[in-house]
Amino acid sequence: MVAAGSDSGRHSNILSGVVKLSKLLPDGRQQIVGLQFAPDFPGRRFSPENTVTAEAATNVRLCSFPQAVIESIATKSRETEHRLHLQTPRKFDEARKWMITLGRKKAAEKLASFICLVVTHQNPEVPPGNGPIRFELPLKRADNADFLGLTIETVSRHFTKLRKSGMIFVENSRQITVNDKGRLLAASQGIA
Amino acid sequence: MVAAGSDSGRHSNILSGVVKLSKLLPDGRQQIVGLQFAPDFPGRRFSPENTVTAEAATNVRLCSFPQAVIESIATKSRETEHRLHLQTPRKFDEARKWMITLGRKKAAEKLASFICLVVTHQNPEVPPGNGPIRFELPLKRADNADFLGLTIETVSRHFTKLRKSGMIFVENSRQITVNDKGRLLAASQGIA
DNA sequence: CGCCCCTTTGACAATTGTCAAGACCTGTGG
DNA sequence: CCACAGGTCTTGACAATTGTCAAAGGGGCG
Repeated sequence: MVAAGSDSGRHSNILSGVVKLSKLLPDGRQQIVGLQFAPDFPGRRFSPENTVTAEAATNVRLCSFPQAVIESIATKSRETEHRLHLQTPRKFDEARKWMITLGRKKAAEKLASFICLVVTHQNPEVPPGNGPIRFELPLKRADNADFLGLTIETVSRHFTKLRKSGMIFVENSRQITVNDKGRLLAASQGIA
Repeated sequence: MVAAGSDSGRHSNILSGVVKLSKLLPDGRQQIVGLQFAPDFPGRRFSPENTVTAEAATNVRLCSFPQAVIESIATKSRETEHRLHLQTPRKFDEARKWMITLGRKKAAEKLASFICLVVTHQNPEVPPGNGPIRFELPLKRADNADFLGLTIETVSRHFTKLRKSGMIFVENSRQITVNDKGRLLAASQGIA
């Protein structure tokens, strides 16, 4: 686990690993507001005084270079500027989608939502109803809790419930197998 | 209160009033993911399949024109395109800021956060510690609840608590007076 | 082996949701 | 002017969910 400061003068590609972006309350409560999976392009070109903290959730390999390089390319190539700008709306949609998870879902649904999110990121092609999928959770329980707006204990309990209900297999508390992605997706929306 | 469909082929300026953007779960649970205050510029130029519903929260006056007009202006004027693109990151930051409210704050803090948000939008210039501010809440309790991820009853109860604690005055359940914006801001973060 | 961190589980407390009843406010029609 | 109807808001009693505190289990690494 690598700590990362606010290296805001530079830009980086994530070559491998997962970076978490979080916000803090004065008393220490924390909320993860976004995850950057490889090969995402983190960093923002605008809104300078946005207080998010970037931190590695797993081992991360970065390819980093100065902000100025991007700016100069963007200025010269309108096509590049366009592509950079398209990044933000996509993240924006993800954020709004997550808001309903944070505000309206129960703990069990939140957890299912998170697992679905990870599965989808790591197996983009596999459709629901395609047999078991085995993969590694990139976050430990504490980060899980911070992403879902819950406590470690609640997360852990609902992992156990999902396991006992047969929706998932748990090997290592990180190594998960989703038996039926369709069923999990339904559970993430409170259907049955 | 005017119902508004997904008029996605057009763009509109909000001349007055407030528009709420919400997301729905299959079983009817709802989360408001953003508010558009006059004179905001609603609508999105990208990410076509983003399922948010726009609905008027108050009486709203719009000035609307076809999407194509904007696109053509944006294509011709790089400056305009730039300005349009700057809109999204700002909303994005608001969304992320709201995520910590939804995920980590208690009901009382959520409510204080919401009132602060409205005060700030309607009196952009007034700094904290500048005497009482009187204004109208643009949302009814039900919308309030959908914005904060709570129930109507919880919202109502905490309104009462805020009133009894002297932080706010309530005339009409819509006409509010904030006695000390600084104190409310502190309450919105769980300080004291 | 022992230490440290992470995870799980239990008992209990606090917060929020649910259901239900009544108050309030506003516009309409007698 | 008053009564009524409809929606909105408040309040109470109780239930469900989640958080807090505490203890114990498991795995990796020196």
